[in-house]
Amino acid sequence: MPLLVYQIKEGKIRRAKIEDYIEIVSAILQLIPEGRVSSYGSIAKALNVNPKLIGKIMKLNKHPIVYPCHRIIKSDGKIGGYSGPGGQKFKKMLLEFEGVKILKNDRVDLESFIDINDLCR
DNA sequence: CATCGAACCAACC
DNA sequence: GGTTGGTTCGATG
Repeated sequence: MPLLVYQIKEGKIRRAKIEDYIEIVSAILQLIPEGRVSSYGSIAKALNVNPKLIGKIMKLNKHPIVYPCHRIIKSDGKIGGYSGPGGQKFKKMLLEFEGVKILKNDRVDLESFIDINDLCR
């Protein structure tokens, strides 16, 4: 079942919109330190939504730089996409710069993964 | 290992 | 109402 986030605005209750998800996801991103990464699926599981939705949220995000969406990669360790300037290449550079080790097969070491559910105590 | 297809849900057209 | 994601997972070669 989907996450039922409702927001009260102007005296009415409405279903969560993409902006609400963006707000939640960006809050989650704050919890991932430099040099660590997490995955779309991990966030999706924590929010109980489809992972593709997380990808969409990332893309819709308007501040790709200040919003550390580059720390989110695929669950198999591959870099994943990046809609900001520079694309995947730039994302990879950012990660390496932050100290994430990327193996020869272009995958991130699973050791640097953080499970979002582990952050919820 | 690489590739395939179905899953899911809000946006967008 | 149908298509589309910065994906995933299991099945299959």
